Amino acid sequence: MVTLAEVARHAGVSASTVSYVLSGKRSISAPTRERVEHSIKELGYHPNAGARALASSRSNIIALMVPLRTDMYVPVMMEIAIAVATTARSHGYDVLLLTGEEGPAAVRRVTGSGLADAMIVMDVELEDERLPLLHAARQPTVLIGLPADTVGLTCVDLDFTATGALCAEHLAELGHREIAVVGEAPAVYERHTGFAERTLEGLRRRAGELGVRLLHRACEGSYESMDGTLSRIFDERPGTTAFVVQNEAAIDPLLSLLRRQGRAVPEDVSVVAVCPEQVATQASVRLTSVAIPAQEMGRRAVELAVAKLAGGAPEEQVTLLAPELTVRSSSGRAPGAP
Amino acid sequence: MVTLAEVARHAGVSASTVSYVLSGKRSISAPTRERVEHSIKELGYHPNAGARALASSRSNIIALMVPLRTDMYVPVMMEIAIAVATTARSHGYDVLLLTGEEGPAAVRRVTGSGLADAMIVMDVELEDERLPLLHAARQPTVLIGLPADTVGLTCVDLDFTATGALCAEHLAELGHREIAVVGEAPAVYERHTGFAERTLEGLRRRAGELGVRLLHRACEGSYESMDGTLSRIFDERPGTTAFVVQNEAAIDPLLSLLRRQGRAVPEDVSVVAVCPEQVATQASVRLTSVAIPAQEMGRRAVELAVAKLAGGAPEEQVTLLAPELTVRSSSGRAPGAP
DNA sequence: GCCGGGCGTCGAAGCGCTTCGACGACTATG
DNA sequence: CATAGTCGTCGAAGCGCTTCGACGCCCGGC
Repeated sequence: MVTLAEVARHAGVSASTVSYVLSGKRSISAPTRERVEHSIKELGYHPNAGARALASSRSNIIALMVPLRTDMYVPVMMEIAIAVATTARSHGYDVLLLTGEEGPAAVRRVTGSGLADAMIVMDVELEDERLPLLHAARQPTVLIGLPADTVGLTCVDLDFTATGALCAEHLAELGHREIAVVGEAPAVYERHTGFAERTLEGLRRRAGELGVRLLHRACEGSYESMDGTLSRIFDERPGTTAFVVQNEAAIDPLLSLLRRQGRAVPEDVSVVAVCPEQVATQASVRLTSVAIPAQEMGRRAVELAVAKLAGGAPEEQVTLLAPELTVRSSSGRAPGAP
Repeated sequence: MVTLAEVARHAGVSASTVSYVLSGKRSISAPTRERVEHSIKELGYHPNAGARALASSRSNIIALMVPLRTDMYVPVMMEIAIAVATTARSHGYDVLLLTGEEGPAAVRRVTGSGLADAMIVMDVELEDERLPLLHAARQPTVLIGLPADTVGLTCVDLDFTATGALCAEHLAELGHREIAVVGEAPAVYERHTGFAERTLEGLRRRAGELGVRLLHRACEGSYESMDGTLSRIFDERPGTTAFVVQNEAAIDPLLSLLRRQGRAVPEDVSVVAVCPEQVATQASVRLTSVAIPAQEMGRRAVELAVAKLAGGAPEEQVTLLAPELTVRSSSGRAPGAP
């Protein structure tokens, strides 16, 4: 274990000089710097993280809280997590992975121990029990997702309301008058994770404005559940000609079951999905979809956190990413439409 | 920021006493302990992670290196990552998330800086470039996956060779004589990640022993690719009556395309998958499958790492988890079989 | 009644780094 | 030519914790 002192001795300078070479916080003459850098390389020196954290009260670590559940939108989460890790590294930070399991206790532990300099919290619920603690902590925090009350918080999320509206518009333009929304699993609504509700709200409002009828049904991501949901939808609204799906796991079952029922996509029914690009392009039909910009969300979250750490960011800031609808092969003019 | 010294003053004891109360490394009388614990609670004290790491040269952090690619077996990885995080917490460790992006440099950085006490590496390639560094590091390391040479390494993995053999046996018993293997994407084989090859090897060997013909084709997880693969398989071996799939993303396309071609599962063709339980039970047909025990792998990896840290584990230890085949509704007797 | 040995507690010495003030050696300025 | 300012470097003081040796104290044994 090479220490800074050994590097200093090897280079014939004092410890503080080595430190300043490393941090660049004071000017160092070129020859000295080179000598020090050479010694560092030659000895294979790596600063000790603990000592550095203790002395500077900065750990250069960003904590990321991911939900414990592995049953939902996993690819999205993973993509966010990886984007967070990658972006954090590019800013000189490492990422500490916390699971929701510990709940608020994890927040307390991390902020209390100085383990991390900032915190990124995923899967925020509308009335999240971690919020009060996050408020109290002097640690910069960024939420991915939107709680009910965003006062004093920094949040990043896809603008799901606009997403819903966008889907409604697209389908209305194509002449559809009866749209069915296949939502997330009931559990998602029960947890009040916000995004599902917001999509629905956007859909409802815009559909209302455009005179389109909307039917919403929650749905698990299995074939059985999709089968039931589908029957109920067509029983209740036989004139349904379009679907909006927000549950990744439900997409394949939906397409598959529609096909089995002899309903062609997009000739008989149109389908618009809210899902990651990859899912949309790899489904059995190339799906018209609004992408969930997971990478972008992760990246933004880190950048906001870093900005807050540098003191250059406003206290409160809600970043809603504008949705983009990509037309592919699953949506077309409504059957009876002109 | 409450410090240990303040707790000590508040409780009327010395700092070392508080430290010993916290660590339990020396006996403390009950009244003193209670007084200290009470002060800790009252002041809301949390030990500073950096100071602790510096003084004890233990960070209580386990580093987890996950592959950067988000294109493959993502749910499995996520499940492993979460199991690692959860298990680590239950042993008093936090988890640092590293992406493969930095490659060997990340290993050097983490081991050099004392950021983590141990390291868990996922997605190990047969001739992984990180291996020499991991060997050199005095940090305990556990690999999830099997490199070509395991000398001196601790590894955890599903026994994919046995998995392949198990699939072959199951299908042979049902009377199938021609089996097609739908493998991972070509990129997986190019990276030499081992597990795909090992499954194939197990399949080949056992199939050979049982007199069953085997055809292997790599396949991307898309419908187009699956479509092509399927045609080529039936062109080459029209008598194929069974499939083994190891690519999660290929499962839905496979089932869907078979159905479209009018081949019933399991009446005309049987399908056996190697995938997480959840995928097997949520597909359009409940799949006979060998589960990938992601949680178990994550848990084991952490436990091995912790054991190594405690000094109670052998240097070299390869843990191969025995595969279990669960018969569901996608496999049945071969059409012509007695 | 005296001595050896636990047991419980304390003081002090670091762990390796950052950072602040100080200080010598220059350069620019009037 | 004296003086103020700048630049590059150093020394020392911690950051908050762990841990080792030391030191009373009280107990039991003879």
